[in-house]
Amino acid sequence: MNRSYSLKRHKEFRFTYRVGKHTGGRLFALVFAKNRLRKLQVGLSASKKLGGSVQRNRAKRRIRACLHPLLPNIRTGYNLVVVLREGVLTEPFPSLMREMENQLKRAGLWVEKP
RNA sequence: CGAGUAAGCCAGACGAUUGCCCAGCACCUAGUUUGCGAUAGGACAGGCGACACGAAAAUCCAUUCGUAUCGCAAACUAGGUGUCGGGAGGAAAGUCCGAGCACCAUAGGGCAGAGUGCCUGGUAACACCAGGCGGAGGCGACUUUAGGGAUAGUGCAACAGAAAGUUACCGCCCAGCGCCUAGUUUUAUAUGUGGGUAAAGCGAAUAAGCCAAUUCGCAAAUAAAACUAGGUGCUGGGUAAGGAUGGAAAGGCGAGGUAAGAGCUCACCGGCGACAUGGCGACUUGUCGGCCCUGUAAACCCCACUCGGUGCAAGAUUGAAUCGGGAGCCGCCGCAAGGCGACAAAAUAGUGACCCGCUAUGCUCCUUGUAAUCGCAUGAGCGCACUGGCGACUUUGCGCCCAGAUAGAUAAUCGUCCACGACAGAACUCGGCUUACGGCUUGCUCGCUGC
RNA sequence: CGGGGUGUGGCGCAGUCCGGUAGCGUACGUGCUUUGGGAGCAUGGGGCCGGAGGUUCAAAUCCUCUCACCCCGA
Repeated sequence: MNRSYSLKRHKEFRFTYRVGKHTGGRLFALVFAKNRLRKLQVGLSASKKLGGSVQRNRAKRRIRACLHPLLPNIRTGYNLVVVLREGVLTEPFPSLMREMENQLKRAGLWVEKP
């Protein structure tokens, strides 16, 4: 997952939260909104509730790792913000993948590809 | 073996798959810059045609220079692909000190403010470090210490207590006066009231039987005066031994001394001062002196020394960019229309805490916009050896390049092993301090047991 | 990343500069008042001053460390 696919500015986050739709879950929540670009932009949000900077960085790394193999299946032209909850730190990785797939399908961002 | 104490070291390892950031190299694409070449030749003259434009220039051209276009080459920048290399800490943390660096300010003065605080040294500097001095703790190894000045001044010391530093409430002692009690002496009065008895205090004398009377002596009583002793009250004085309190009570303790007492005198101890001794110094040791002066300066303060402010969101470059647009107000010039914005005054803002001062400027409101690159990784750098030093540290030599992101990179998953992984994630950079925390090793001390 | 501030009864705040008694409003309990409630009046309880260490005879207050929360900065 290249850097150019990431949401950067505070403005872009604010746009996504204001316009977007939400799906919730035990481990994380998705917020997504259509953008004018052709590509997908992803932002990760980890609050201080998760712990210190070590815990926050670790949570974001795990989510990036589980998002990476799913990238070809995600509809392009959207801003996607993943809000992390505390379970991300302790959940086993395969169930993290399943949860991500389910939420993407519920959000309607899932595209079946061979 | 246990308890303790000091110092040092490590910060899971290996493999597989999928990925992230930076730098180098190679190739491709795009852009910029530079260099080279090309963008017509020739005419007596003129014309025609030709010539990308302009200048040197005065017919055209050639030539040269500049610009433009095209081609080639090189360099740089950006993107992509491939390959190779590197990729969090001992605290990266807290932001408590000290610096570098950057901008602002920096004529000078006044008055403040902040910090440090035993000595000597180390360092770029420090509130850090080392070695010592004095104090404190520990059986010890050892640890710890904001540790100048309280005779420069001011304040405070609640409650309690007589009193919190020139004080006298009680007590103790002395003197005077008053009262009370006891004793002694003197004087005066009275000892036929009741009972009892021959007899009226007792005895003696005048004196003879009794009584009375007189005198003397004795006994006891009352009153007055004087003296002595004791008690008590008041007044005046002496005293700092003792006194319920308090964190702290006027150097401690003993002896002498005194009316009672007191460093009033003396011995010892402690403190202070002077002198001498040793030491660079903090200080140590000794002698002498007078005899003491409470505590608190992490209370104000005094003394000595140090200190400009703000911080990489500093700041620089590019960019329309301390922007631009609109409305209102103020001032100045002008007869006015209109123009201008102090280089009058006033005002405002910025300034180095503040003031004198200095500098700058029209002011207020609304709207819009606020990006990229650099700073940014060779540094008071790290490692090894060596020189000097008890040590902190340092001299010299050799070697090394060791994160540089910008919503923020070191990972995810699986397997094997072991000690089963604690605290914890760079954000301009260093030197310290403090706080959090897993494991290992070594030296030393004390105790117990065995040989 | 840098700078600054605040923690005191259940709640909102004084007191901290300049050290000795912790107070105010509201809430709570009891009584009075009222037919009853509210309001009002009287009265009472409730706090080791965020935590640890130090200075001091004595600390909410002074100093150091630490924890939590809040604010500001192109």
